[in-house]
Amino acid sequence: MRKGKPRRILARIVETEAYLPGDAAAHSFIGETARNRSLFLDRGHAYVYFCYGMHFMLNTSAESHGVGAGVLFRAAEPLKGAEWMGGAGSAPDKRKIASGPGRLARALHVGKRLDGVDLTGAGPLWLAAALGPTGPVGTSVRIGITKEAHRPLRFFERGNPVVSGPRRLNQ
DNA sequence: AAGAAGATTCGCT
DNA sequence: GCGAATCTTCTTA
Repeated sequence: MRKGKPRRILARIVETEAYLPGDAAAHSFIGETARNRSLFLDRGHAYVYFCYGMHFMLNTSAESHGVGAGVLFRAAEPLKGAEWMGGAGSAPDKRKIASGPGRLARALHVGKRLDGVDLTGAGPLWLAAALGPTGPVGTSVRIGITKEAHRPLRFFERGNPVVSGPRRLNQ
């Protein structure tokens, strides 16, 4: 991931959640609306959602055009330019700066303007495969939802301290 | 037109 | 550990 504004910043995603077609917990479940239309774009487009009156959440669409599905980015490990990440002043701790979906969006300066942007090509935000090797991936139920709460659709890098959530889920 | 819910975080006890 | 902060979107009248 990178952003060109003040400087290029780079982070490695270490925690995600999947929201599938026909998944009652997914915003796309009710069908396409003005708010969730980005989830119905072809895979690789940003879906930015404003939640709890104070936080943005960054997702990528994950299916073919017309099918509603997405992946929520819940935590990322700062690799480069951490000092330019949003919130770096108040939370200089690399472990916390992009840990949790709200903090991740803040760190990457994600706002409504990025909603619908293609993440796979040139642009303000770029999503690509990991540069180096990845640790073992753990699985758990998703956090903070009430519907379909039992499905194991949260994925994280085991043992990575940047991963958010209660420790009992991170084993 | 009004009300409730929501993929969270932070500060205080 | 608990509750407030804060606002957009969708549902219901």
